[in-house]
Amino acid sequence: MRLTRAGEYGIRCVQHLARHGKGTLVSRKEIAVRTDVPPHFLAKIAQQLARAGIIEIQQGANGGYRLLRDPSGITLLAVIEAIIGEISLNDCVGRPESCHNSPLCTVHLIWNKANQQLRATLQEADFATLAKEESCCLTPFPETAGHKEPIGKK
Amino acid sequence: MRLTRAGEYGIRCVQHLARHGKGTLVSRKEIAVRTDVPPHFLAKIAQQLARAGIIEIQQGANGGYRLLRDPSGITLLAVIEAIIGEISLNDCVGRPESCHNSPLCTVHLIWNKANQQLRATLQEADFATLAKEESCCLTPFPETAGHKEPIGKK
DNA sequence: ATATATAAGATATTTTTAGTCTTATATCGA
DNA sequence: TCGATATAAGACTAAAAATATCTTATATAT
Repeated sequence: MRLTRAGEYGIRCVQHLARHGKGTLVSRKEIAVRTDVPPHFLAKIAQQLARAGIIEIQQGANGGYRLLRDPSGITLLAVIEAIIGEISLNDCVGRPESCHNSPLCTVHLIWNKANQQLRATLQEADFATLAKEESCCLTPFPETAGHKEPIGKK
Repeated sequence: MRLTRAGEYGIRCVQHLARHGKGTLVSRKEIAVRTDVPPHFLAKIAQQLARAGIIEIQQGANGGYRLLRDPSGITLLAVIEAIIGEISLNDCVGRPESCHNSPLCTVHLIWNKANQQLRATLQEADFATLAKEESCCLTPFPETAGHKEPIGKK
């Protein structure tokens, strides 16, 4: 009952890009270092974000990632679900056919309600807001040159 | 981001007991068959429910499990958290020290809110209500003698 | 052309989940 | 009191998912 690390990493990635604003190209390496995400893992996450239309990937020398939309138009929910798929708190929410009585089941109704509530809350949060304030796991921005300590893990 | 099967099984177990009411002894075997849970797995889950003060285990011949409280006093949240521990949707919710800036972090605030909402919703649901209506994964009650088909899986 | 950067998928490792097995203990009833 | 039956408790195994890395290929700037 917990977000995967990949989901968390996706949020950090978009958060970092959002601080640069829509359209600015940022290298994978910079993002990886600044958000404390393993570079190759970030690559996989970025591909999912790209498929979801949230970022664009530029290959080649001086390549990197850029936001396709304005940060205010990107929600926490969109980023999370781009990575882990649609949220479903219990199996019966995502696959009603897994239970044989699902539309009548009282427990099922609770899960549906909780699931809907959760998704709504995550949808209300946009990255214009999320990016500008202090954050747990990103180094300060604009860049404070030359500091080297590890970022936000343990 | 999904309830474990152990959690789901715990709900089914309490649900079945709730239909018998507080204090009625029901054998592990009956519960296992009626809720489609592997008997040895149910034993482990029952121990967790017992530690949480939700059920009582009676050993020996003709042993089994019984509810210690009235079904109306048992919430979905209590049962789930007895099995999987306190719900925390993201690592930073359960272990704020895992991030170095957690009280100021905007993302953290969202997670806290979502987490609290989810727990509140699950706390509103009591087993007096949950047990009496139709359910996905339990055979009908009172017992319809002699039917043998598998129960509620796939 | 070459150096640099990401793409894409194969592979490996670790952790968690799920389930089973074994030995011990408790209780009923003959 | 003894044997049958039921659960306790924890060790053990298997399967699945999460996490991370590696390798080969491709794209782009200079």
